[in-house]
Amino acid sequence: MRMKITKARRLILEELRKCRSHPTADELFRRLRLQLPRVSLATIYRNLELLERRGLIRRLDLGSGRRHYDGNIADHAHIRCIECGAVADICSPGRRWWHEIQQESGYSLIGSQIEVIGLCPRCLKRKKGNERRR
Amino acid sequence: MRMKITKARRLILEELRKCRSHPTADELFRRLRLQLPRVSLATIYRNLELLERRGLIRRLDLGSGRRHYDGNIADHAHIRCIECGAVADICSPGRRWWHEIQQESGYSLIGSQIEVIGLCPRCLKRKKGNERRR
DNA sequence: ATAGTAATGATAATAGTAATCATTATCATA
DNA sequence: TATGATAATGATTACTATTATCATTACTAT
Repeated sequence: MRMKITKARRLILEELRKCRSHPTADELFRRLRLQLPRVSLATIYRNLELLERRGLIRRLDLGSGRRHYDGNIADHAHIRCIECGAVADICSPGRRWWHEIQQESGYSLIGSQIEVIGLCPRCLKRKKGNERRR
Repeated sequence: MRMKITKARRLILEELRKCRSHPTADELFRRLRLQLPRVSLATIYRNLELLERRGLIRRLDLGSGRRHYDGNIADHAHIRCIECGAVADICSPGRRWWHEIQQESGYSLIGSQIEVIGLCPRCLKRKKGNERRR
């Protein structure tokens, strides 16, 4: 089964590759409508699923209730601020750790989804300010 | 605000601590009904949220569409088989990695959610068998 | 034992994602 | 370039996990 290169498909992939944020299906829908006004939300979902299965994009199941998508398929992890929701890229724990897991678990590894949670520098600053004011 | 020790709350925590699987809200609901037949699914959800905020359990946002809960709050990660869905515990990448992230990102780290995806030994064996047969 | 309040059960509401289906667009081949 | 097979689409509905609501009940400090 070959994958046809349709307008929606191409635009979704382009958008995910160029934007460094990690948009949700709905965010992509709103952006795509500017260039493709008649596009349906269903098309967004279907293409995201297909592109993910083809390994062209990554799906992030963060704790926000809706899925995020990432056009950067290089090995990396994410850090999310629990205050403002900002998501940034970070380096992954490295190949040595993967090797250890493979040895210990007996699994054959395919990928990883790593999310570290914390407070971003800005929120951290704001919180400290508030504490001092008490 | 103090947390009252109710039957449902105690049973949920006990169940999560003793079972090494990572049940969903609905699975917990079905198990709890055996001991507490009049319990409501809403109670399960409310208590899971509370226990998570108190740091007594962990919420896992895996890619399955529904949340899993983990009574083991020690620092560890998870490995999931994409064939059969089995979830096992693995060791985390270690403190050195955390330290690196903290330095690089400027974030103040709170926790991490790490999921590695692969094929479990059994599914791996089965797949290899199928290939040989072709 | 009681008063104050958090927790509960039952249910409805919400929201994100998936399924359906008739129509349209893509692309290998002629 | 025209054509035919079929994958993809838009519009809509269905599904499912989770959250909100509200009257009633259970817990606990006193």
